[in-house]
Amino acid sequence: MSLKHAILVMLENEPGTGYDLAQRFKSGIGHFWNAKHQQIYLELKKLHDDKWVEFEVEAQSEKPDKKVYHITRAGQKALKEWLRKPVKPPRVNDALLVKVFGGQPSDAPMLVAELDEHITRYRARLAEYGQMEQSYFGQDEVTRRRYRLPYLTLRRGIRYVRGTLEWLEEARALLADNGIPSQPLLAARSHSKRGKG
Amino acid sequence: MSLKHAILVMLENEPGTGYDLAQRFKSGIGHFWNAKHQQIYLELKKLHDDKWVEFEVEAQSEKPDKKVYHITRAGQKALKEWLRKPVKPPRVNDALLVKVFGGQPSDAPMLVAELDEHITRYRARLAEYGQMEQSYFGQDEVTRRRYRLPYLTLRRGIRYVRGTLEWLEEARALLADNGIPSQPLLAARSHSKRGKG
DNA sequence: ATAGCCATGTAACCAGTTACATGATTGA
DNA sequence: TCAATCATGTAACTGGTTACATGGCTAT
Repeated sequence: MSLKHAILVMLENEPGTGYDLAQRFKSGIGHFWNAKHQQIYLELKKLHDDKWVEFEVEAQSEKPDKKVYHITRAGQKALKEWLRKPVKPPRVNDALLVKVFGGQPSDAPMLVAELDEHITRYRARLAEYGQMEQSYFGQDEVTRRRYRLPYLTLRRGIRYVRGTLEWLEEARALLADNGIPSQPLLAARSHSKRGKG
Repeated sequence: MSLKHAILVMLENEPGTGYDLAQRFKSGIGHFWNAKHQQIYLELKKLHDDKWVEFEVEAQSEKPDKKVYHITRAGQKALKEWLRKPVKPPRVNDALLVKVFGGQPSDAPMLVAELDEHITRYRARLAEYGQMEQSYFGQDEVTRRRYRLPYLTLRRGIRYVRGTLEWLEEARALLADNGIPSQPLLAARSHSKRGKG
């Protein structure tokens, strides 16, 4: 299990509340590790039992009291130990691939439609990552050096999304070459707001 | 949940026992959907309760009786329905990325060592996929057309592994550029057996 | 009115892993 | 002697999701 360790890494970066961590899991680290707030609160409790984190309560009126967690010495030690033992590569369970594998030729139109959705989504994500990379390059050299490792994870994201997109387009082409008039997708323009019903 | 559907897809291809499915999950479909035999037996039981599969018992002496499962009409219908409703992209929980994200500069040597292990593993896998692609191209055109969709999943694997390797090498280079004399990995020669302890 | 932000959590459930159990046959 | 292959399964556990619960504040 490494949600524990993902949380430790985040708290090492900067102390925070459970809510706060949940937000952070929606960006940055969230691109390669997912967690919902319910699970985070449970893990924080376990981490506290292990004495790997502590918290201070910040009283608030009108809202539940904040618990601002920070990593302990013991937590840092545990993190270091975890870093030195190899992890196994993540298992992938990708339902889309199951569909493609199992689809009949007659399912092609359906699959093409679904691939298009994924293409749109991944194009948006690639644009987003591109932005992030630009803003990294906007930093001075010292800062860039400092954030070298997190930057590498962004590179991973970019490569992954790019590769995924290339495959989706390849798959689409091959499937559409079935008799479906190849109606090309709109170029990634993003931000086209649709009005509410 | 789609282990159910992954199993249906496999049984649609060809009937088989639980054991048999477990083997198939180690190759082909197994590269994008993982399952152990324990889970497979449970799902088969559920699928049977749903009447999506049936089985015939083949008595064997000296071994437990075989249950050869096949998909039912109802199962095929359920599969078709599943195909037509979009799946969400798989969540990734990649511990290696957490390490890279959270590592300190001083952890670089450790990380480089671990990256090297992954590089070796992925190179072997890329070679393996390359073989599979070659043997696909060795087929006549009719067969190739027939296995077009499964072939696409192989393409996915190739692209994924290639992209992963490129990133691993990029990451290695950037981390090793810390003061570590860059001792290059052996080229992917594979099959170098090491004698047992 | 409705949804979203902040901030915490519990409970029920679904999905997946690890360990345990049986037992003959074949090969290193 | 040890491990692997064939063939089934149960039990305990860990990991993760969905639904439910509270409650004021702000923006549409």
